[in-house]
Amino acid sequence: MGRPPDRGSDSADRRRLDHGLLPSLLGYVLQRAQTSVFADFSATFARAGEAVTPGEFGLLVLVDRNAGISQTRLAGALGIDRSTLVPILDRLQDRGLLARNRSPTDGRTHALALTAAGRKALARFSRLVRGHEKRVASGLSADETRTLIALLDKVHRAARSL
Amino acid sequence: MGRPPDRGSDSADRRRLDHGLLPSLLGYVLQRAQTSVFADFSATFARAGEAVTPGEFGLLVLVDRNAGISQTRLAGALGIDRSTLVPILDRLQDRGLLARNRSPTDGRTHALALTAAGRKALARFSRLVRGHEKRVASGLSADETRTLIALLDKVHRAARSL
DNA sequence: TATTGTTATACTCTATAACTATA
DNA sequence: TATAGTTATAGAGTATAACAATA
Repeated sequence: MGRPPDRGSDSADRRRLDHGLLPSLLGYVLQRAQTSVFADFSATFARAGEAVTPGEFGLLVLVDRNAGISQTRLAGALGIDRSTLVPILDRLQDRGLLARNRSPTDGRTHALALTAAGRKALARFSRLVRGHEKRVASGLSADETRTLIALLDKVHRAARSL
Repeated sequence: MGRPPDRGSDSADRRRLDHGLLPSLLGYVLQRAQTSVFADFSATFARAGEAVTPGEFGLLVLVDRNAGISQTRLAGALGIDRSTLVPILDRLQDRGLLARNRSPTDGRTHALALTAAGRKALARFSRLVRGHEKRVASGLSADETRTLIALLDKVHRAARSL
């Protein structure tokens, strides 16, 4: 007796799906790679007991390297609306990582900066990110990694100017 | 007179930002490339008067190639929770592109399928996607495109198994 | 008048937990 | 009991429109 060796249609139904043309589409493979890389980013930080998203990490790096930047300019660099940035900064500020200082030259703008705690946290985060990078690039040679980054940059530039 | 040729610090402040280590991080360049590719996808469809997201297109392809698939299995293939899928299918169904048919073998599951209108729409969408792909890959040679897709697939597989 | 940051509002994507119908 | 689909709910990310303070 027993089920046929090629597998019956049990409830879980583990048969491979037909993905059609999707695996040949740049947008699709891009998104798939990105999702798994972000998942490892999250797992890396969760294991270390830190709660930071890739977006928050990028924001912290930008503010660290461009102290005094305004919210509107930072939003522009991140490619989001300035109203979208407000609750994100609120959270980082509530966590004591970032300060909205008054600009000495323009009463309308905030001069963003990391706090001392923010700089210490960013150093910690950067160490975690280095390990994460090593892991996600572990399937590639150093040469392949360079090639991949260069090609992605080309795509970015080409697609941006459409 | 006029402003100094190297640009003063006017309100918009167009000086290049310092991106620190970000451009050397796989996750960052991945996300940047993906954002610009998705932007061209949206622009392509908007120009043609169609309203479809990359996610909806992928879902339609999957249902087209795997007619009769259940919601739970489709959610698994998309990497989302089955409850997340419900409003997405609602919209596609409201637009007349997709049907939730009764399964003849299991009263609990829906056998998903494209409607005739859905198949016609998908053919239209696929034509648009072909043009979109050509455009976003226009900065790369055919060889580079193949290499990029292969490397992204490697990253996906490596990162998935961490 | 124009710009900056903010708020109010809305929509999408995402998840968890609990419900219902079926198995 | 277990599974499929659904609902209720909540959080994050996104945007637009309008407002107060400042330029």
